[in-house]
Amino acid sequence: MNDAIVPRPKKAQESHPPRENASSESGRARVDREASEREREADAAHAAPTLAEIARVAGVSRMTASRAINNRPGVSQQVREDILRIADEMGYVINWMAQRLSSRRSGGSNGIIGVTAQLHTPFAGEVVTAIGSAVRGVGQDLLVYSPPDSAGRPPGRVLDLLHQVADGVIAILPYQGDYLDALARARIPVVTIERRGEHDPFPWVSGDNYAGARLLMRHLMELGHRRIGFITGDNRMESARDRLRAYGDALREAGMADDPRLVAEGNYLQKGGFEGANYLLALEPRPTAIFAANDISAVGAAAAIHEAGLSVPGDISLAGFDDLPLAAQMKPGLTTVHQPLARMGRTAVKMLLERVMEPAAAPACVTVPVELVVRGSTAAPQLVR
Amino acid sequence: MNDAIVPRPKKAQESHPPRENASSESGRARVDREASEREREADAAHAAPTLAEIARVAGVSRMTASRAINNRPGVSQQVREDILRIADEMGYVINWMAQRLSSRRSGGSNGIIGVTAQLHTPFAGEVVTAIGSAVRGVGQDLLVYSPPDSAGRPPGRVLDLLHQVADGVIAILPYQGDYLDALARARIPVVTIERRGEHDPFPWVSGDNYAGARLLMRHLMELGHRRIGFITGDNRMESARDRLRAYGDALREAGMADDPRLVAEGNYLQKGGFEGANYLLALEPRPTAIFAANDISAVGAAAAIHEAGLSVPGDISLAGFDDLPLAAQMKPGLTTVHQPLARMGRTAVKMLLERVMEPAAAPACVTVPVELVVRGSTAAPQLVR
DNA sequence: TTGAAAGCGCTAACAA
DNA sequence: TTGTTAGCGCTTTCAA
Repeated sequence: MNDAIVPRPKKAQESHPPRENASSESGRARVDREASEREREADAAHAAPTLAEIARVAGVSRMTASRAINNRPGVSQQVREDILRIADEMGYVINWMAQRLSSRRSGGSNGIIGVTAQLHTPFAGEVVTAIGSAVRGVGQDLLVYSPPDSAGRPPGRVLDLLHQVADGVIAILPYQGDYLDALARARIPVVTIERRGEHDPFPWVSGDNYAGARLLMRHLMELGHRRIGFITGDNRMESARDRLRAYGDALREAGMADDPRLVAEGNYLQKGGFEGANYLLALEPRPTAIFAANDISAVGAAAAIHEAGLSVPGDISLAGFDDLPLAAQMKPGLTTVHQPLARMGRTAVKMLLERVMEPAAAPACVTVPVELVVRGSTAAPQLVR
Repeated sequence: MNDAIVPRPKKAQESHPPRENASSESGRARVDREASEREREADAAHAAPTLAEIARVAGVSRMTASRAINNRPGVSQQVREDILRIADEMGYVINWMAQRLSSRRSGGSNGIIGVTAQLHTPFAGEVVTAIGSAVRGVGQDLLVYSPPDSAGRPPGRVLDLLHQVADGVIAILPYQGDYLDALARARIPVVTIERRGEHDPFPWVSGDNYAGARLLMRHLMELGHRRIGFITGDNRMESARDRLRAYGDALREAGMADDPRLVAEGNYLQKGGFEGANYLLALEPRPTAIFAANDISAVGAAAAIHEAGLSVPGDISLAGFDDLPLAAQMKPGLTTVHQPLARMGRTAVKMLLERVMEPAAAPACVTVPVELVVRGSTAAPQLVR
């Protein structure tokens, strides 16, 4: 795994006195001795040099080397420069594992904000980018963990690493038991995007899913739709349940037949949307509009509709939720509910940093408003059937 | 690659005999003792329990506990279950720092692919999401590092962490010295997206920037444009230089006056595009088309054009490069060059994994083809001036 | 300003 | 199957 020793960065050169004057003859000799010793090191070890090796080459104790390299007081200027130069030439890099293990006690912050997200969906990608922008200003590093295919082995290991190096974590996770267990064990503040249910132990920031879905339903009903199909999200998530609930409430309040067959089970994924739409299209009579619980599902639903030889919005109206960039790119553009991801990201970062400062703070939760975005995919239903 | 045992998922409960029969009285007592001891631990420490504590509570040695927790052979079924239960109840989590430090020798792979990217720009976000999708299938974890505002302190520290835990790194970095130094010091395979220049020490995968820019220039010239302004990218990057070179070559080959004033210096950022466009718009005679080196710059340029009271493409044609989702969302849609990011991500992951397997492999580099995407932002120049 | 000793929490290698 | 010993590479603490 260890590659060849690497070229020493150019710059280091400049810290050499460009032309040593004659008085430093003995200094010169010492440098040469050091150099040859260094070569032997490189040949022999071929592995990352340790602090002890730097110290030996520099002719000091490990502690002195440590102090110099960590830019701590208690080392004379002369010695400090020597050590830094040698470390640089030998390509020394502090071993994180050792350093963190050792300085556990006074340990403290690394200036790292952790994020967990399944980084393969557009939604997660957008949210993470939003968080990235938000973190930018606050001078923290960002470390994002994305687990592999959730069907696989337990996810814990790397997640634990994140918990152990980050000052706090923003979680946008698949809501599975394993992840929750790991999160719960984390000894750092956690903020989630998308709350998780009644007994959510973490503060969260979330779009107003219920209100958004109500807006969308109102829009469809005002267009004249009476049979509206719904493709659910992943009902383990509060967001999915809220959107479904809004759908049901809207129909009920309008006194429309609440035909339970109109609800197709999806999972927030494209395939779920495709299959859900196929199911809905086979109903008799066919719904005149389909509300997919998120934009990704709507993409799948659109494919199913086209495969069935129907057109949007001519034969059937289609709507989503999230307003990802892809919603605007669809033909026709997808009517959907806009979630202000940039704002949500900023809020999450702010909340997290507050908790990092003041871990005891009461869990505050934030619901951000959403907006209906009407595009071409919704229209009045055909009058003739 | 030891699969850490994970905190027992709910299921584990079921392995408890639901109702212990009377014979286990003594067993019961032991459990109680353990439980109270555990409480004391929790109260006393209030910090992460260590392996030693688990071992003590379980009445075994640290090694036995270690073996059980790491799912290694050499522990009786009975004892193993005991230990796992206790570890779970005490909320034990393996200390990564200690584990990696200790098992350094036999160390080996963590199943982690690292990525470095400035996660606040749409381009980086898209690329990272593409890599996320690509990684998904191969069962590796993904860890993305995004440095804070580049203007700040040296970036090295967390980058080093990434190098020390990942099996390999895909770099989409700001091309600054510090990052390169850190990359060069990494003792793991590195693949870059966007090559960095002649002497690039790493294998890379990149879109065909030169060919793409030529396609775009041909398109503009075929529309009849003769004065075409260019807003450069960040010229520290090969991609920016390639696009600029293509621009120059296209003009030269067409025998058009290669007015050097037509090149405005940008930086791939929105602000750079804005300022570059302002400069170009002030030229006399004004260019009839502006080619911004990437879509982000084009967004800035569009703003400048509108502020100047001009319209796209009526008064001036505008084009970008990358075909980010936002290009399709602009009004009018932005003519640009499509980079197949998903494919590039897959390729990078594949190349990296190959090098992880076979570090000695010769650095292979891949240029992927790009496509011209014509949207509404380009049109023939006005005949009358 | 420097150094020596004693761990941090874990595991490899060996012994029982 | 289980335990013991000796570190991993670094920092803390204390002494010089």
